[in-house]
Amino acid sequence: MPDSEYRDIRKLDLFSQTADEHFSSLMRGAYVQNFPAQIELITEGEPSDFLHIVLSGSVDLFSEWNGRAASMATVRPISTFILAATIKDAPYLMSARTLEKSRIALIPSQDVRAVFDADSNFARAIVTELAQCYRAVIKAQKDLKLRTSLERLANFLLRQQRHAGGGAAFELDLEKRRLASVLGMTPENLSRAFKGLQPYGVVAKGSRVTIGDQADLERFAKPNPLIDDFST
Amino acid sequence: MPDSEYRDIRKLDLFSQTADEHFSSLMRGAYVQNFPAQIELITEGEPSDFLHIVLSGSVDLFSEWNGRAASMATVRPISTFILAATIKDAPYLMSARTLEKSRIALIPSQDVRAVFDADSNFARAIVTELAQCYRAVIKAQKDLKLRTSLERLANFLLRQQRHAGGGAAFELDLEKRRLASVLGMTPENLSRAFKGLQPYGVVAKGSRVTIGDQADLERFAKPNPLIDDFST
DNA sequence: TTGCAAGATTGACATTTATCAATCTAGCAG
DNA sequence: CTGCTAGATTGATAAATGTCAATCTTGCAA
Repeated sequence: MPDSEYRDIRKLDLFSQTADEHFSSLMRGAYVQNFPAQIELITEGEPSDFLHIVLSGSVDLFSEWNGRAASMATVRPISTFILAATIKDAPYLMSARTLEKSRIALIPSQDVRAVFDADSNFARAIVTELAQCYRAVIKAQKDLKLRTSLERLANFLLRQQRHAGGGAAFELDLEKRRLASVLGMTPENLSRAFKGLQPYGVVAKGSRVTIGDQADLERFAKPNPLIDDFST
Repeated sequence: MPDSEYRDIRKLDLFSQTADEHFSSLMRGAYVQNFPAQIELITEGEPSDFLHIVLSGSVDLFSEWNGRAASMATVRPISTFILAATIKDAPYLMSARTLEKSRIALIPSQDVRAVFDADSNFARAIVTELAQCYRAVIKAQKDLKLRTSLERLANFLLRQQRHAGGGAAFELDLEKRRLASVLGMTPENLSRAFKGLQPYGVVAKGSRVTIGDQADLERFAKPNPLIDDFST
């Protein structure tokens, strides 16, 4: 593994307090691989053999049931995924596929559990990470259960805007079909939802979105930190 | 605190491996209180001052936004809730109210975080608990995003049946209006959903449900351990 | 036992969302 | 530059879900 990647992983909250010895032992067993776009990295139901870390590119976590599929989340560098399954030694609940050419580090789950038992700093870091993930899913669930699709889109746009720096115009960083699935609707309805936000000053041209009247959109969307603030 | 309750809490997975000294210190700062039904124990957005443990009775975790409300989960004895907020020292994401007369233990969050730092067995137990909670929410989200309301009800009934011992007839252990909210629908639609399951042999008389043709209902519901099995 | 009140159900209707088929559009390979 | 193709959009329609008002139960208190 190149030194720069080693250092990048080392800097993750999850590993920053881990003893050198334990971190090295994790990295010794790990391997890093480049994947092309649209490769299924893991399949739900399979045993969780590896903790995955996205070093570059991006990964879609999704799930299928009875012929239907839904995107659950997007993982971007540098962060891990499938931590809970690794810790519990339980089957993956979600599948993962690369959205683009991606570089992924794989750490054998066994090693993660061993270091988890040996290094209490690492164990504590995992708690923090899991608590964060848990709260993120709760927020997503509130978004789904308390809001209409139009409201979900409006709040998504406000979050995306903030993430992009806060300017009135910004780019959507995912395909609309996948955005639709993330928001729990069909691509057709997403198109209509964009139209439904025009009265609030939202203009979408391809993947470029412009928010004409910030205050008006916020008045409609009613963003709430207990749903929309991913940092707490 | 009565000895029997002390021992019950001690037996929780969360505390069973904790050093005596640390467990006692947690219990010294804790207090136990009886609450009548329909009391709001915590309100979302407030700082997480206490880790709560339901000793008897039951508690509804719910959330509100823009005048709408949704039940997120029910907590039954003996288990904890709001663990993630306590660990992260972050605001509650959900409110909690007693569904019936309930006995609740309250442990100051500060103490939990202190013991978490001092006792790595406790920290490990928290990881396991959080991973479990995380996976439970992911399953709930898959249920919501991949299934229609009729399918959610059918699978809920199969889970409830199994939980009640597996017999063809069993009791719903919650009000229908709350079941509706848990399943993400209105009470009116829940009524219609019960009717919609009649062709599969489901009969509901008050809170008593009978499954006439098990195989037929399962053929429709297509239960899946990656969504419906709460133990993994 | 009676009557009340809260929850449950029903019907009528409105709204939202999904589905299907038909374009449209933008990016890219040749 | 042209044509192709995947994704996006649109329109028409169907299905699912929500809303509102009116009943119907049922458990409980007087």
